Amino acid sequence: MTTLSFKLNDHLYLRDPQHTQLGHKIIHSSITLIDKLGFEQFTFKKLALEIDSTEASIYRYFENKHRLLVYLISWYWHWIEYRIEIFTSAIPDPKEKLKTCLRIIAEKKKYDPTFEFVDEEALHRIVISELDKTYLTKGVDDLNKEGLFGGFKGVCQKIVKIIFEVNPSYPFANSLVSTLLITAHQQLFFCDHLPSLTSLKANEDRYDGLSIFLENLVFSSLKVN
Amino acid sequence: MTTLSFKLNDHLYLRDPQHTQLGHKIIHSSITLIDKLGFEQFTFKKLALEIDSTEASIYRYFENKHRLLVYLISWYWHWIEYRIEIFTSAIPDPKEKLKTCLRIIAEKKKYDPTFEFVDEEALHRIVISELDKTYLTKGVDDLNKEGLFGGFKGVCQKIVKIIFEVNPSYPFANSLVSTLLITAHQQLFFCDHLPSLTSLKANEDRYDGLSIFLENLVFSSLKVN
DNA sequence: AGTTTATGGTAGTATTACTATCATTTTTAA
DNA sequence: TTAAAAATGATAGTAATACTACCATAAACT
Repeated sequence: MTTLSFKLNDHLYLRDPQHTQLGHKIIHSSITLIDKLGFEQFTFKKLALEIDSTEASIYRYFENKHRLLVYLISWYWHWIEYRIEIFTSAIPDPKEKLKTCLRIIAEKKKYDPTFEFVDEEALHRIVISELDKTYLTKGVDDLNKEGLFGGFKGVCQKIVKIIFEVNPSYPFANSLVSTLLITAHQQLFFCDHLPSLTSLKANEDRYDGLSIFLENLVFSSLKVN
Repeated sequence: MTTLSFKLNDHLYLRDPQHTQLGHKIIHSSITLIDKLGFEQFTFKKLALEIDSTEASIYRYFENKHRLLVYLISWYWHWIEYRIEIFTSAIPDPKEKLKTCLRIIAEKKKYDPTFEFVDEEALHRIVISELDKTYLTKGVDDLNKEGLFGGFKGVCQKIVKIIFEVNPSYPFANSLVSTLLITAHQQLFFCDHLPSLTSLKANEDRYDGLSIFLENLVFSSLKVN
């Protein structure tokens, strides 16, 4: 049984899926299905069929499929923040801290048994392909007021703080961090689908290349190292 | 009458909207409507109503609304490339060339009377909000094979070439350019909707701030100036 | 044992994203 | 100038989507 779970903003759901068996199935199978079909082709009807439940039951957990997507991606960012916490808390040097953050963001994601019903590798693919759809909507301001982008903002702020330790006079910390978080995922998408838009090679280890690119970008901007 | 028009990939449309009156109305009003409603709420039915035509007629120009979006955004990138051409062709110094590119990308867009039925300011807002939706779809590989992303790639390649003149040994030119083109639009979106994700201030002139951020990012990475 | 609470099952609705058909108007070419 | 061709309009129809509503039953808690 899962002992750890993230406290996600409770406007993300109608009923907390982390607390029930059906909820777990919804999370688990929505990840599988969105990964397979893409968000546009994904429907609650197909999900219901997959988990032997009904549309109505799923609607009792999530207001609509967009909120479910926001939920999943929010979960991802909380997981990233948790990993950053684990791997940087013992590092005293802020430069090394920052490098570790970049590595965590860039690295290949593997199944984390701490969270049994989440396939992090598939979720990572979803973030790569669907992240922007969480906020590129006319309703963004309402969602934002409800605090639904707290996961992303949390990671952002954490890294901004470290950047401030590395170079307190750098004036674009927030922009730099949001850029790097998004570009980290976008470049992996380009690597698979629009290779002329990236310098990463699909054949070699793309995650290492990504890490080097991000490090170069960030440390050049901060004029250190 | 328009004397200039871009040669867009002819897989983008079924019937070329640049050559007919109805086509012009489709382009003009789809920009207005997508800007107003957002792409999700935009439908051919609403567009037909707006221009006093019918769904069926619009479907004779565009296979579906996604292709229309790809068309509009492709038009935008051709326009950007055309502007880069105009404003950089007389500049000999590659560094200055590059700065001019960045300024063109970052600047506030105004109506260009050369293209009478396109409202570039509204189109710019569409690019900011909807750009990623052109390629973040399961069909991306097919679209790409048809060459539908040629507009974006064209701008990308043009800037990559200039970067190569500035610093031939920089190894991430393609990644840097795709990052900056996308981040230029993303940061403006954040500025309006998710201000904690950007360092740009909404009250001052955001376009200048954006330009400085991009210049800083690019020239730091290239280790020149 | 009784009462909330969660889920299942079914039905229904407005809208969307098309496709098809035929009539009419406009353009072009002989 | 007229006949043919092409473009547009008008209308209808369909499968799927994104829900909402309602009631019955099962599980859980008190």
